[in-house]
Amino acid sequence: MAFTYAYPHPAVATDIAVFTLRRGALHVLLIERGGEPFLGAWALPGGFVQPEEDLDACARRELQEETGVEADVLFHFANFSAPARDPRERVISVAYLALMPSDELRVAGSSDAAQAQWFPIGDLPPLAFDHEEILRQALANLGARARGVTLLFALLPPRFTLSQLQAAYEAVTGEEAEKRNFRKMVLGLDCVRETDDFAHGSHRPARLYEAAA
Amino acid sequence: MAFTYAYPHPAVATDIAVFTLRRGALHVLLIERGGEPFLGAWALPGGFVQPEEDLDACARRELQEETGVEADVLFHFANFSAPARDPRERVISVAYLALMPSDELRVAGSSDAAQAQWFPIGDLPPLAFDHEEILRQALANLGARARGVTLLFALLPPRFTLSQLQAAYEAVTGEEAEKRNFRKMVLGLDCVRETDDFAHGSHRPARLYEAAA
DNA sequence: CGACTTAGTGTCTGAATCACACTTATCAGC
DNA sequence: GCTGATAAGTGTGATTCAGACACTAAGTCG
Repeated sequence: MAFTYAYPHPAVATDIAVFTLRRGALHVLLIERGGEPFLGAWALPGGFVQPEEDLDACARRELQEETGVEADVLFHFANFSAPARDPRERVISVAYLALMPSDELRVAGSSDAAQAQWFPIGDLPPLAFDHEEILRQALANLGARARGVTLLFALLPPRFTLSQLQAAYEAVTGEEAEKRNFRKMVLGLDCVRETDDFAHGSHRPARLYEAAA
Repeated sequence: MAFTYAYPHPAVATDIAVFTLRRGALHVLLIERGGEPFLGAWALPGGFVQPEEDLDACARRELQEETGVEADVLFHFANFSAPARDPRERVISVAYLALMPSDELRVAGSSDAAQAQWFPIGDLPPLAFDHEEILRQALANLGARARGVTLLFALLPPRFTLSQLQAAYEAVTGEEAEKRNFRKMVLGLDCVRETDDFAHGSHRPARLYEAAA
């Protein structure tokens, strides 16, 4: 089957930088490419937009198909449109940033992706296409937005301790926070509600909070 | 000439919301469409991306071709990708926000645009396609970014008074500012440098400033 | 039951923000 | 050339916010 147009049309794809926290460290989800070009190289999950879906739906679908995960938070942050960024044909990449809680770690491969795997952001393999640049910008964007705190909820389970939230904040922004000031800031933002339950670890139990409103 | 692909490709266009200040009020540049669909309706300037240019270049070129203006500041802020947003075929719109000083007001029509004209944002005609939604989001985005002040330089001539800067701030954010606090804030930001010249109006002359560094 | 570890709280200090009123320089009109 | 109107420009005190600081509380583990 062939599709013909009077003027040249670019291909349009979404690429998704999915982040999670594992053992306190920020990780990104990569796939090993199962086809040319860059066969065998690691890349961000993503793929071409279908005629009947918008770009958000495309990002969600590709993520599900290639890695088996569904992100709570998923939003567009930049486009990449250099004419020769893909050697096959002209492909405009619509880049998405996604976040998910650390316990949903079941990842699966597919026909396009030989395998999917979490990598700590400090220890990445070389990436296909211009995906290193996309990832760099995704990290910068995430760091800037994390200051608002509410985005971080997407990296944590539905109920979390303030210490967990602070650890997420520090992992994402790269800056250390003072415990008391951080708690004051978060509680003053009115973005969490305390529950009556506590997390029991190996020491004093910590009160569990959940996202407010 | 025809272009054939194995899979359907969307058309990709840029649409540009260009803002300026005229007599203290924020205006947006619209064109009257010279072709179907929406012949005769007002719309944001924009057009299809060419094979050899990236999206930024496309936005600059379309703006120049359709309205004769060149923007100092031009950046992407959102995509619009509903499958049926254009009745002709599937068109993904990459939306740009642009700013220019109020004195560059020479605007011209072209083959695609019967005419180009500035409209105050409080008094807009109905717009073609989903351009009302695009414009709404552009205004929200501009308002949020204007708080950093530096963007506003693009709406003013190279040298400007602090009163002009404050008026621009108020026009764009919609919030009033206290004169002394605004001046303290701007000077504390180290983003302007004072010159030795003054603007002479009908009252006490005001010192002229220019963008720093 | 004692030692260890993490959770959790109160206060002081300096910085930034906000609200407020007066003086200065020019132009226009008489 | 004096007067009045208008916008430019400046200083200060009150309040609020951010940051540094040290201790007590409640569990677990040996």
